[in-house]
Amino acid sequence: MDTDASASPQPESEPSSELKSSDTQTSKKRKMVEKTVVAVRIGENVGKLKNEGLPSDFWSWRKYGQKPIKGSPYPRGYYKCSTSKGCSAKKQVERCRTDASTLIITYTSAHNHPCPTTITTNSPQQPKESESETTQDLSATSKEEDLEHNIEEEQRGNKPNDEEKFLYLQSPIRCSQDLIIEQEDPFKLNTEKSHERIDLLLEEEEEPLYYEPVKNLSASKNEELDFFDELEELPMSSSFLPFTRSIFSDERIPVAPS
DNA sequence: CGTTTTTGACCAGCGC
DNA sequence: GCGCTGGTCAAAAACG
Repeated sequence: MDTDASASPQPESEPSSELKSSDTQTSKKRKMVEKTVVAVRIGENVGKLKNEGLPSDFWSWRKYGQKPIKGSPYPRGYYKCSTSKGCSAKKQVERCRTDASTLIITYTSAHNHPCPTTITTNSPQQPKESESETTQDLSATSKEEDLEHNIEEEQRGNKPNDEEKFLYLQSPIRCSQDLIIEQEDPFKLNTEKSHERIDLLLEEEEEPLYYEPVKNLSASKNEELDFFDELEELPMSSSFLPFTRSIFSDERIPVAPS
């Protein structure tokens, strides 16, 4: 965006022309079908704990890239699941352009292995993940799936003329078979335990390279504020509470820090 | 010493 | 057809 994009003539030093990974993702570079976007509020943690948001799942993620995003002052990090060697699950973590305290986590593909820390209590996510990464698992034909699909379609269809590529949010009550969606709402958290868990989890990454340029907000479009506003108004907060709580207070979230 | 993170480069899709 | 942007790879560095 600012640097690499502006000047990257790159006369190409290596005609290596190998298809490297073309066979794996080339075809779906920008057409990733199955993806789940989750908005996670990290509140003040964002300022103190340097982290990009790890309270997302029980898998270990290995960062394999980071890029500045056009409309956002914060870079986006790309992670791959390192829990299992063959697992192709990925996730992207970025901060909300309009609110640094909100983390946008986009999950792609599914894990092809059971969760390392099987949840014994509620098991919001059953040890299934039988589907591989290429699966569209829309075949689940469950209402939830349908809903998700619906939302996704909405995202693509309603995309504001600007660049709101992400319409974070999904249905509040959704725990698809391979994804865990949690919403951390500092304002609604009533269990200290949960808070602690979050804190523990939050310990990675560094602080943003840049801070929200106020001018940007005013100069740009106020619609983002609007749209974000909606985000906060969504009912998910309350609906998520029980879910989140059960996860954070019931389990010992290991989240392999290393 | 092994694993993970960082950073630059490369490639391909998409919009104009 | 060209340029821009996003996503991934790979080498080096950092960390445990």
